[in-house]
Amino acid sequence: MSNYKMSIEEKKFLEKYDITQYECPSIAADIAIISILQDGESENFRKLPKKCLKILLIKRANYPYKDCWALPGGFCRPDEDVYETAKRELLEETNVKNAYLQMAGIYGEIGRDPRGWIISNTFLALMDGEQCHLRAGTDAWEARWFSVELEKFEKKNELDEESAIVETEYTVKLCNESADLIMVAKVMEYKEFKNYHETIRYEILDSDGLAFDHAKIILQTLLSLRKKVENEPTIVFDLMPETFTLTQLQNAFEIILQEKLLTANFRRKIADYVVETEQIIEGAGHRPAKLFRRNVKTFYR
Amino acid sequence: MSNYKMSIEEKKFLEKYDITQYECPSIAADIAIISILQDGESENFRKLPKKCLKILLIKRANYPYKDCWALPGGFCRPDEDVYETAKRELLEETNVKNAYLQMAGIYGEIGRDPRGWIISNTFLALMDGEQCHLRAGTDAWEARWFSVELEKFEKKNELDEESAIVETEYTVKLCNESADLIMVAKVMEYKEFKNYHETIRYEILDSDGLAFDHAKIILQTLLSLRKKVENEPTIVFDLMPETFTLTQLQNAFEIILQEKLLTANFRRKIADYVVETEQIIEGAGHRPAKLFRRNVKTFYR
DNA sequence: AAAATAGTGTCTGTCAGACAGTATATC
DNA sequence: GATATACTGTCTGACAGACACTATTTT
Repeated sequence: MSNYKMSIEEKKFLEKYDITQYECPSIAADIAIISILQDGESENFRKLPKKCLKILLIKRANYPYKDCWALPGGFCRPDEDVYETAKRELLEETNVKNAYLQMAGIYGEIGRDPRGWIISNTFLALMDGEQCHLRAGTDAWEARWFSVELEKFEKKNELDEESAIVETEYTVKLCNESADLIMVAKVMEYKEFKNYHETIRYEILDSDGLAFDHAKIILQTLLSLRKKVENEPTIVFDLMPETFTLTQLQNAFEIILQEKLLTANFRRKIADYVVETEQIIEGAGHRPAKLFRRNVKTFYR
Repeated sequence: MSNYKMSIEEKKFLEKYDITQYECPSIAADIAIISILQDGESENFRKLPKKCLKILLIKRANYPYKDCWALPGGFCRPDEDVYETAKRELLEETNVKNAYLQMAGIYGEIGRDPRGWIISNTFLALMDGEQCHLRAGTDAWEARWFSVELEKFEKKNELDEESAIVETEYTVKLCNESADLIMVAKVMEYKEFKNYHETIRYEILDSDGLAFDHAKIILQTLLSLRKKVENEPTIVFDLMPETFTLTQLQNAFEIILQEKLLTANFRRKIADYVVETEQIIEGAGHRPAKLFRRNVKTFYR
């Protein structure tokens, strides 16, 4: 681009070129903002607070899907990159400047938004939930953290010699902090192997109180989060504060991967990524834990 | 979506809603179509043909970037999903119905297209190059396979205690089959670690004969291809024909990962994914190889 | 026989998983 | 001392890397 020179002919072409003659869609950036936060009060002073995966949702004040819950997001303006839109929205909603923010998917199915042709570019954001200061609620504005859990039920597995369809029913359980609002969405996954190639398709069975196709987006983004953590474990640190105990870090991994890890093995695995600090967690009814921080040098090769 | 009922009030809102009041971008789907093909003739009857990574490029017949080479692609129509656009374009260009086709990135930088606000959703396609029948060339149409090679040069590595920038200069070498057209593009990668989060940015230094920001797109897509293969090795099979020798398969891995693999280890690793056939490759000046096919059952868990 | 590729057996060191055991705060 | 968590040492088996060796075809 930098060393591209236009001819006079090309300039003339561009002057005549009328881009408005083509029909075009509005572009939205919707963000799955994920963090790990305490889930209710600890029932016992001795026990550590129970944490779980949280996602930020916003109650829609306007049609369509008025009063439904949706991913935070907004429309892309002509003077910004979609990535900038996402960054701006993230800042507006959470007041957090620094977070993991990566593209996750494109949702452009026709009819997905009753207002017309609107394509959603979705993002995954990971942040330390404690850093987040939600925009205050008003009559027209309400943002809440929802705990989120996935359940999986593999339904069928038909196959002949060279092809197969694997149907999986996913249940996405969302629950707000006061536990008075619970949404249970159901989404089917169709994984098809045919002609030596794989295709995946998702279909919403039940959106419950979720707006648009956001049940699908939430599911797919959470599944991609797990894969990302398996392939690039360091992104879990994006969910952590500046200092943390190793148990907290292990919990974060366990919550995302949905499996118990053995402490000794876990610590060996992440040893290079952390540095011990002088500090110690105090006040718990048990042996206090050392606080660690990231060993930044190991985060790039 | 399925069980969403509209109120009368909502219907009224939607009737009044005028989406055309907002400025909106055109959406393009551009595809990096990758395959592995023979590179020139074998110089010796005994030796196996040398294969290399190829990418399909199209010579632009119109402004802007007339006579430059670009990724195949096209605009998204109001009646289709972006994914369908990509699929349609792929079929039009190559006449291949079955290929690996996955979203790769979004490019929406302002000024990336002199015609106006055009956002490109990019895709990665992997196919058996032998299956591909390129649309015939005309005065206004030319599509060619280009061999593609990456070179990497890590320039700096500045860092203080908690932050760092890693600057890497990438050279993308593209060469057509008759070796009379060589393009050498240069793209910088800026990997920044700051405030405990990583951000990556790319900047084109020299596009050579490539249109738009396609040098950047090609680089990023190739880098993501390598990562994908490391995390999910089975996608390499999408580049293979129905039957293949294990040496051909190993070559495919070596070409993508840019490293020599040890045969014995490689074969152990992929043993579960393949099944021996009765067939044998004949006519080479050396011991003939058995032909294998995919063991489809192992491609899903 | 020479050339070139096809294909196998085995040693070794590393590392993940499992588990047992020790340490240390608060109440 | 009871409770609950913090933290470490070591055994085991799986597996990736390295390398040597054998096999088989055509010219």
